[in-house]
Amino acid sequence: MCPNQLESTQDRILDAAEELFVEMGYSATSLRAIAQLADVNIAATNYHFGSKEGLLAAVINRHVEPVNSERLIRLSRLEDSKCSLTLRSLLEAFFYPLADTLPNSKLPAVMGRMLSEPESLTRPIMAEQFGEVSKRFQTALERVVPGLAKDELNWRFHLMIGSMIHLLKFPNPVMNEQPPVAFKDAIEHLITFATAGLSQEQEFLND
Amino acid sequence: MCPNQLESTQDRILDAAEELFVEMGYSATSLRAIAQLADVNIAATNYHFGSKEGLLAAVINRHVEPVNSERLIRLSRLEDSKCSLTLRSLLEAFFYPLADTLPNSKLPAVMGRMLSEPESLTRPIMAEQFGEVSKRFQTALERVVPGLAKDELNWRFHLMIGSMIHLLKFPNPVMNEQPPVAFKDAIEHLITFATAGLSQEQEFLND
DNA sequence: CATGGCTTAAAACAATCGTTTGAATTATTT
DNA sequence: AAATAATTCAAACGATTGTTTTAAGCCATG
Repeated sequence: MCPNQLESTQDRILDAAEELFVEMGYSATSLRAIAQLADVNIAATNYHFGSKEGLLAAVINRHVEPVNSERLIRLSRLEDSKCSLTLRSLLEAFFYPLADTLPNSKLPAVMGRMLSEPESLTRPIMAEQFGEVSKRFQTALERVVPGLAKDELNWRFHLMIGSMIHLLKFPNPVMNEQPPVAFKDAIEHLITFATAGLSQEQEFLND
Repeated sequence: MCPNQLESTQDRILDAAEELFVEMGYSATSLRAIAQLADVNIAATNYHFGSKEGLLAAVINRHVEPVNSERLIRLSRLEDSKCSLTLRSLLEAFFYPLADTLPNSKLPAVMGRMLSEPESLTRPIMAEQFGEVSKRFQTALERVVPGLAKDELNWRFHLMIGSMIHLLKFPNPVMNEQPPVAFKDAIEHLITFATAGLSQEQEFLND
């Protein structure tokens, strides 16, 4: 299959593409730059992925698919369990799959950049899978924060997703310690932050 | 100056540029498309802004400058006041300037998209101004959430910025009511959410 | 009216874009 | 080993990119 290369042509293209997509964005990355970095012919990308957009979809799905699958698995496990559902356990089921990859995984950077591209590009690719995940988790959330109006819950879920995307793009607080923190730790902070935001009483706080 | 046009050439270019940047992103937008939408010659953009990157900087600064100025003004006013500083008043000083523009302002969409472009593009433009704002507000925050370790505060500020950027890009919770909500209302939800997240006790919650 | 500085115009610059072609090569199957 | 399929290759396709050039137009002050 791949005699003197460790990876198949398709995988080398995917690796090169995601590296350049993360660094420069989708539109600013040329297929020639990808081919050069992957050490393949220019025509190889169109041969294997049909088009540049097809390559983008492949780059996205390689990461998104396993994450969303794992999310649904954990959610089902929680719902089937006899233990009472808690907000924190729900958020763990939602966020931990992001960190359950190899420690040096490119997943956070890739997903963060992809979720920051113009919606016209990535929305059709993402929506298909994330639609179900989002709906099932929001439904489950309604049960663990019963005092909250449905509208209010939508807002807070929305804001939580924003924190998540930002954390994917920048796993460290800006202008902070240089040695990159383990992404798992970053996720812990996100869960703490979101738990507080989501469980906040509806009639609030002047302080 | 501008005989039969309501706006000057530069303003028409800026308007067209920000509209297309928001819709397609910076790299996917061509200067020719901008010139056509603005009804100006192709050479006009380079004449007035030097380069495509110069145009990008102008688009960004037109919105960012007044917002950050207003933030610092409000913060100083708070600090000079005899009343005790509260977390909520600080966050209001930080977020309200985003909504204190004309109700149909493009500011949220423009800033949201710009803050989502690859850092290599926008970072040098943004950093200059936002560095001071970020530092001064974080310092002030330390005083109103005294129980929090500085590291922890950095994390939560970081996550709050993520929610803000996401809200700028999508002022409505996704798959929600179609008639776009006033951005001012969205900001209120952000403040509530962030207040809870920031004031959360350090030793927390299993629920 | 004439002068000079600012602005706009049409046209072309070299470079790069995504994609396609058709032959050469490699791998798999008969 | 022969035949078929799958992959890689160099080369070129037409279209579009940001930018520059050079000349024409404008509008003020002398």
